[in-house]
Amino acid sequence: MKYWLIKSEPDVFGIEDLKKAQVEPWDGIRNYQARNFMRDEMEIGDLALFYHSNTKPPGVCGVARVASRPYPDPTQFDEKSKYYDPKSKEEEPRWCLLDFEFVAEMPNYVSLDDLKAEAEGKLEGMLVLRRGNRLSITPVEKKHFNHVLKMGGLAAKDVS
DNA sequence: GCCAACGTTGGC
DNA sequence: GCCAACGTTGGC
Repeated sequence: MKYWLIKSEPDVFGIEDLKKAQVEPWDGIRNYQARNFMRDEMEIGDLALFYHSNTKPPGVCGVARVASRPYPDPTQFDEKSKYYDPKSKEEEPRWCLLDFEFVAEMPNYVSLDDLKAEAEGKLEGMLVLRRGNRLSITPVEKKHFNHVLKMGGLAAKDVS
C-alpha cells in the first residue's frame, strides 16, 4: 500500500465537499507527473493526505482513499469544461483520473507551518515541504504519513 | 495582488 | 534539441 498527498483548493473542492459526496472523481489533473502517479502507481485502498492549498492557512485537513482504477477524465472531451483539451482524442485519451473516497477529517488541522516546524525532524524530506513544489499529487513516505496523521489527531485505526 | 518556481509550447 | 516566451501554481 502506498501513501500520497493530494492538493485541492477548498473554494473549489474541500474536505467538506468530499465528506458530503463521499466519493469523487478527481478530475482536472493536467500535469504529466501527477497523471502518471494516478495511472501507474495508485492502487485501490491507497491512502492520501487531503491538503488545502491556496487558502489561509494552507495545510492538511483530512484523509482520502483511492476508490477506483484509473479511467479517462471525461472533462478533457468537454468543450465547455475549463479542463477541455482539444489535443486529446477519444481513442487515445491524454488524461486520466480515479475516484477518491472520504475517510476522515482531522480533528486538528495541520497547517503548513506545523509541517514546516518538523521539516528537519520527523518530516525531513517530505516533498510538499520542498521549495517551489507545485505538484498537486505527491507520494508520501509511510513514516511521514503516520506522523502527519498523529499531528492531526488521528490514529491508524481511524483510517483503516 | 505579487512573484518565484517550474512546466509547456513552439520557433528555429 | 535548445531556449525564450508564456501560463499556472501556490505561498505570502
